[in-house]
Amino acid sequence: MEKTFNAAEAESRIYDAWEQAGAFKAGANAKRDDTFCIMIPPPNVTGSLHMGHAFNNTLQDILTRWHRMRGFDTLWQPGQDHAGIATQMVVERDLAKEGKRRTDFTRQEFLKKVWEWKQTSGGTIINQLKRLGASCDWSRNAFTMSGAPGAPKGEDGNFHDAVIRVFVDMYNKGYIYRGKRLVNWDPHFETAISDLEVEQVEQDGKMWRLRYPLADGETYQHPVEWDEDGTVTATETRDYLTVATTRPETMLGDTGVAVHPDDARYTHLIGKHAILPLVGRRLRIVADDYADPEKGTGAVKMTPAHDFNDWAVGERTGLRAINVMNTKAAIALRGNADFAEGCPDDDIARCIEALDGIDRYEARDWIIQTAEAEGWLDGIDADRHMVPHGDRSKVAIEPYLTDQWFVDTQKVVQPAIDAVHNGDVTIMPDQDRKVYLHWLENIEPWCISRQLWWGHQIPVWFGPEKQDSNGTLFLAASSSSAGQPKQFCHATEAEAVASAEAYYGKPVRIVASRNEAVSDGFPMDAAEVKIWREEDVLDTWFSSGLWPIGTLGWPEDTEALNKYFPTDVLITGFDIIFFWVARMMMMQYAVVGQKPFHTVYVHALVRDEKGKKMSKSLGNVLDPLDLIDEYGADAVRFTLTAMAAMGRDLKLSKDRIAGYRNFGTKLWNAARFAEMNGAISAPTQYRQITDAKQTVNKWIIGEVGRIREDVDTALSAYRFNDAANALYAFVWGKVCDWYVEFSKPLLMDGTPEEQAETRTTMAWVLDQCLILLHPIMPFVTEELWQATPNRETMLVHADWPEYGADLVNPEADREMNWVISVIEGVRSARAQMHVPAGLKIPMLVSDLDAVGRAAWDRNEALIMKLARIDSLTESADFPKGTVTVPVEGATFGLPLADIIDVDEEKARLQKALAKLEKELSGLRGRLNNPKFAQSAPAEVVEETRENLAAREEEEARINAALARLAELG
RNA sequence: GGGUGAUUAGCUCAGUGGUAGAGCGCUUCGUUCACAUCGAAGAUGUCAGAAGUUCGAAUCUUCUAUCACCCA
Repeated sequence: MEKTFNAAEAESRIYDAWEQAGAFKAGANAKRDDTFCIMIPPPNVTGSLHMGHAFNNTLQDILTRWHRMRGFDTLWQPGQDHAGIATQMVVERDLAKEGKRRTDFTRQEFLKKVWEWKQTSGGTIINQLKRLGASCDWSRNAFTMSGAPGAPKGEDGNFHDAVIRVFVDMYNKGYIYRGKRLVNWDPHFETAISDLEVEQVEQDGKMWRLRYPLADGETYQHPVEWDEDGTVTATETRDYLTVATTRPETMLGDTGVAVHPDDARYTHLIGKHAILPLVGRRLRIVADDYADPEKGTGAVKMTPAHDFNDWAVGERTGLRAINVMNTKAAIALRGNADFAEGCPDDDIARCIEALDGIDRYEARDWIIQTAEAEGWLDGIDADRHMVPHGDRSKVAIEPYLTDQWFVDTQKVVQPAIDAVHNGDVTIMPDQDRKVYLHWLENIEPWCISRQLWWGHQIPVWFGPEKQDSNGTLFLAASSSSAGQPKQFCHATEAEAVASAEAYYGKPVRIVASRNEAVSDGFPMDAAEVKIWREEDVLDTWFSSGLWPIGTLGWPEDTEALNKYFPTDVLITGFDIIFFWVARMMMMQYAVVGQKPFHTVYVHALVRDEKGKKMSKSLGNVLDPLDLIDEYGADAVRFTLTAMAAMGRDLKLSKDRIAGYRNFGTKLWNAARFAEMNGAISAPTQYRQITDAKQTVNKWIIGEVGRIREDVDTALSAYRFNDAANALYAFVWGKVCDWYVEFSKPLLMDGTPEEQAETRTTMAWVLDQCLILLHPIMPFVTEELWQATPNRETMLVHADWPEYGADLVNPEADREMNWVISVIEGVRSARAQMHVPAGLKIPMLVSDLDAVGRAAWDRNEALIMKLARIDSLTESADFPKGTVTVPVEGATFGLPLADIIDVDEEKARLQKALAKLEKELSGLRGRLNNPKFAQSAPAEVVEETRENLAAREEEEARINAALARLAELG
């Protein structure tokens, strides 16, 4: 064997071997009926592996490998989502390099290019996950756009089918509706986005105060002076209202001014009007609690079509909504009937001349300059405020009035809440459970339509409504807020046509667009009715929301669906609790009436070592692939696992990773030692628990039993860090530090029987280490496993052990702990007395009791070797210059007359005594308190008594040693 | 403004009522035949502060301070 594990060379070789053997396929190594299924949180098809993925998938892989080794019928389902905006963005960026735009192509042509991109670049993250060691069943790799029209060969699958059927199902159940609502509009991508895709960004801005003249000669008294109590002492008469705004350009769409109903300054104005400068529109003054008398003048301009709060006020008070922008957030006034209505022609003409087609921010500048020139700019204040931005485009979001599709979340939310309350679904840690519930209990409608080309086109066809008993066909203007066209929602075009023909009672023809359909109206004598399909696509998260059923083959009644659904555990980041977890819960219950999984493990963020979020702009990103190159996948995985304390962010440093790389090397070298001593190649049939006679072997077998239980307990509770830390302490601290050392005298100088027993035990112990470590460190453990000839299976399919603490032999346990304490005591005394490390010295012992004597006799060779002692002599009186080592049941002495410094030895003993006294006073204090004995559990009291007795014995031994020193002066 | 969490060794963090822990770093010693990606020994704590509950509090309760994140 080499001196270290060559991760770079071995990892791909081992991974390929696993794949070739079909080791990760659903059901591989299944030995029982229980199933275990994890759905990967699908990464974006545009994505590449970052630390968050590495963390997330390491935890999933641990659970998957653990269950597979335990014989569960296991499926880790991989896949990617189609990432509507992100993918379209990537492809458009490529086109831009050739000086082309999306709109230079037809929708079909563009989609062909997207698929081409997907086929060449979309598999990046799959290969990266393989480098991490992820044991997904890649033969089942899913994609949220698979099966969509236009998908090229090799993109098999029926996910599209599932998405469409879920939409139709939810539509038919009344959970989905279309409506003209204010939505978050991204002017860059020219699509609606959901409120979750909006980021609030704090920005320095301005607050402009504008004067809106009162109509019809109205005035009010505006306070200008106050006394110390705040009582108004002077007012002035004003014939205008001052309103403040951070977005002056929206004034073009103002339709009212709101004041608080109790604001005495304005009550007489309610129902009266102000005149909108520039436009000349009459603005109704309305009363609404939204207007805060304390803020500014207490009067607020109302733009229902361009502000969410104003929209709500408009709904309550009946204000018109006037859209004054186009989809690029430029001002759109020409031909805008809503805008012109009721306004003087001159004003309208001037606005169109100056502002039509102008970007919103240029329009703002022009309006402010004009206001200043014309005297209706009251003032400008600096203001820092939140501005909504698109999380992809990074441009300011525009509240925008359009027709969109919504999931009526109120109707589907309850089962998702109940399931968590009643324990059907566990979300851990608890803080994330609270976040989940809080969000669902205050759920808002979910806007699911996107004005994109890449995505699942909504399966709804529109046509005119039958108006009256005569069957007159009527279609409301698309800009009108009243009335929707007739909708035919079906999974296929044929069904939609059939349904429409039944409705109209005449043949139906599908045309490309609404414009084509309405070109010559809907004459009663027409031979056919023209219908057209909704152009919008569905939010990517809508398709991700049905990931559990969609990947398993629903709506078909597949074997996989029957076997693995509901799935078991979902492991995901806290950042997509709303985006994904909550929506999966709602949708699975809405569509199939079952929970998607029984447990959700939410993990935190991976940060840099200073606790900063990793970001490209800060340049503090650690690339998991670089780390794997440098330290190996096992080290990266172990690090993430050891740091995965629930609910806490991980601060990742390279030192830590190097430390766990060293751990792998340690394990490697223990195996190398075993190989050199004939323990690795011990015949397979002997690699089992030996009927050990040697205390050392009995002891380590018991320790293996303990660690197996600890690891299973930890993993069962999703305490990944406990599992990793326990294994680290066991393998390094117990096996390598002690057992390997203890074995040396037996392997090198033992009888043939002792040698054989120890070889077999060591082989077994190392096998158990490999098995238990494999879920966390799959590569190095598999490599070591296969270093043994004639294995029946690869380690990935080895049986997970079921023994436990029943393997512990209490006598052996006690004895080895005693041996360790003797060795540590001697080593410590030697080091502090500056005895040269290599020097072998004699040792004395007094007060050796029967148990101690038996323990010594059985373990003399290894104590003498490890403590570097060359003889033991019983001696009631230690000679002058003896260093004392007190242990339970004996006092050992190192006669070091030539070397010892009496003062130093005295200081050493006194320090030990001081520490002991502190513990003793605590123990005595507790036992002397009568309430302790009364209230504390009996075993605690007993434990305390025993502890006190042991400490008192040690105290006596140290005091005796000090007395001897004192005699010597 | 609302919510959720955090504060323990120089650093990063475990630790859900019973003797304060780990890794890294640091100090001293050591190239003895698994491993210097190593071994041995060692130093380091008002468990943020205050009050309370309890025989007993890092742990439970309340308040204060500071920090972080999420939602408005």
